[in-house]
Amino acid sequence: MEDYQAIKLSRRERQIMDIVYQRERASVADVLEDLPDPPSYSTVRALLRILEEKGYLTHKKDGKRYIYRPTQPRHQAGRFALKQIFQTFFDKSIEKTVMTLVSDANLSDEELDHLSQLIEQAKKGDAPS
Amino acid sequence: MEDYQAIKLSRRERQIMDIVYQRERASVADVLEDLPDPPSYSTVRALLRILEEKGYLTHKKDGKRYIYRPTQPRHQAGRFALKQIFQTFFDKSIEKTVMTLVSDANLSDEELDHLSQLIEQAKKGDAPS
DNA sequence: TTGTAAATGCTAAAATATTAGCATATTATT
DNA sequence: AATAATATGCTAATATTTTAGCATTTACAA
Repeated sequence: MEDYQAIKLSRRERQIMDIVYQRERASVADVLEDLPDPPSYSTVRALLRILEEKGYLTHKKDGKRYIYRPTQPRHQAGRFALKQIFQTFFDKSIEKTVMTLVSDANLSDEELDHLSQLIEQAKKGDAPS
Repeated sequence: MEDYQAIKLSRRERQIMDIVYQRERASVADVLEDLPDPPSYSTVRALLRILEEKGYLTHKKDGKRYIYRPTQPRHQAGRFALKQIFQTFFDKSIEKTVMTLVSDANLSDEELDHLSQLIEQAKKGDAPS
């Protein structure tokens, strides 16, 4: 199991991975557009190449330009990232993490209903720990 | 509002901030103990000093050694970190984020009840978006 | 109070990350 | 088919991060 946030990524590499995950796929220009304190086009290309070498991204050609995508599926990467968060900030408690999310979110009634249903399912379905 | 994960932190700086947040407070030896690919004691001290210069940590003396703590409260830093996560991986949807957490968590019945209560409160209390 | 163990202060070397420039290739247009 | 616009390939300089060493201080114990 590979975590893309792997402790190994440098600052720019992280920024770029976040952008690509957010967009699902991105050209050099896309990434450049979203980068804070944007460097040159060349620079972005170099970083993308490095991330591809390291195995975090792949690209395919679209016309004359490259489109990059993460190798690890978004949902999986998200789960790893969440794990990291609740371990670091919420005493490893998923419950506390959810509490914080729900408290801060100001969710709509509809969304809250969805969550209620999900929780009911969890109560019935899975074996409780 | 300052995000400690600020895009500005280097790789080691991030690792150290995570450790200090997880422990709430930490000595040099504590940090060294938790660091992957641990460098020398000197190195850790240097990083801690830098993080303090940048304003992310403070220290106080405890006997002859320094104890470091984050300047930004843990809960607040956690909220920022969560925001970053659901923006990047869950289409900016808190609902999707919570769904993932709850689905993966295998929570106990007791924990699920807590969450149900929280959601009920949210339904009544706050103005829905 | 003197010695010792264990901490910090400061500085500089080494490694890595970040950056950009120039050459070349590709696509679309006239 | 020639040209222009817009990509990528490759390389090297610069900046930052990461590292560790040596000097000094501090706390405690003999």
